[in-house]
Amino acid sequence: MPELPEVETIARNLRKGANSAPSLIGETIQNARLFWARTLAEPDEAAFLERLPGQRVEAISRRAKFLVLTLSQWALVIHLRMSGDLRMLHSDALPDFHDRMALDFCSGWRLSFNDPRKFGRIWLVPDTKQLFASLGPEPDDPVLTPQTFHAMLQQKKRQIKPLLLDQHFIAGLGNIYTDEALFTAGIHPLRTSESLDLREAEKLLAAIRLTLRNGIEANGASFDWVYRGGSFQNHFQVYQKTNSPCPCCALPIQKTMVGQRGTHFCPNCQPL
DNA sequence: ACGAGCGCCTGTCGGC
DNA sequence: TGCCGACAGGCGCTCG
Repeated sequence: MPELPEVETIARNLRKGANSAPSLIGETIQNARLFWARTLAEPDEAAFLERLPGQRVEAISRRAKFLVLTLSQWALVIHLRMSGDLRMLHSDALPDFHDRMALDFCSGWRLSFNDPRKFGRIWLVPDTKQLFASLGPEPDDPVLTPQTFHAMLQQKKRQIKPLLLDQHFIAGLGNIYTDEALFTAGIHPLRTSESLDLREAEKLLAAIRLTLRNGIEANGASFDWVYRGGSFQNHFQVYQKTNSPCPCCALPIQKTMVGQRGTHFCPNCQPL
């Protein structure tokens, strides 16, 4: 499900409280439960369940598509992968069939990690340094100037779409926002990274930032049965718009596979 | 260094 | 109606 804007929205909602639930900041964990062992990446189950009770949530943040709960002594890091979701519920709510992990707080609230496809992962680590060591820059990092971005693209010789999806290159983009940003920049998903000139690199960087900003403003994108509350799906220009008229030239949007991912683009506005 | 293929999982949808 | 394959917002691995 979630790309940068969806994870950012979840982080903000947990921080400020949403849907009658309070802010998680300052809440103390009473009890932790794990329902699907492979959801836990680190440490082992016994240590995980033993370390969490008594920990207080000090801060909530996001890095790439990771959600970070900074606890008194540990960092609880959650990646939602394809179908993960976090829900604040009253402690007496019945567990959902797809709940993989739950934290019960002293206040009577519960944070449930719900994940039908079981791809999501959770880490409890002393700090996030190692886990995040190989991540690329956040798209809004001011160190990313058009010049540095262009130089990064020049260094690689890869198809532009799989490169943008590579979290080691730039962090936070997924399939939706990549297709949308490439369309906005007028760049074909199969262009090679080193073929982009400075002007195109600048246009792409601006398109990435604009697309993500619009996504966050819309609280992310919601469709199918996963992730609720966002409205960015109403602003898709190409994603899931196969055969619809291009918003720019009215020719039909095409869908192909690029790097094993469904890829939507306008062959006229994004020439190869 | 890169791309393709596959594994991890469950659910939904379209075609026959 | 029922079955079967394709596909889905992610990512890590192996192989050529």
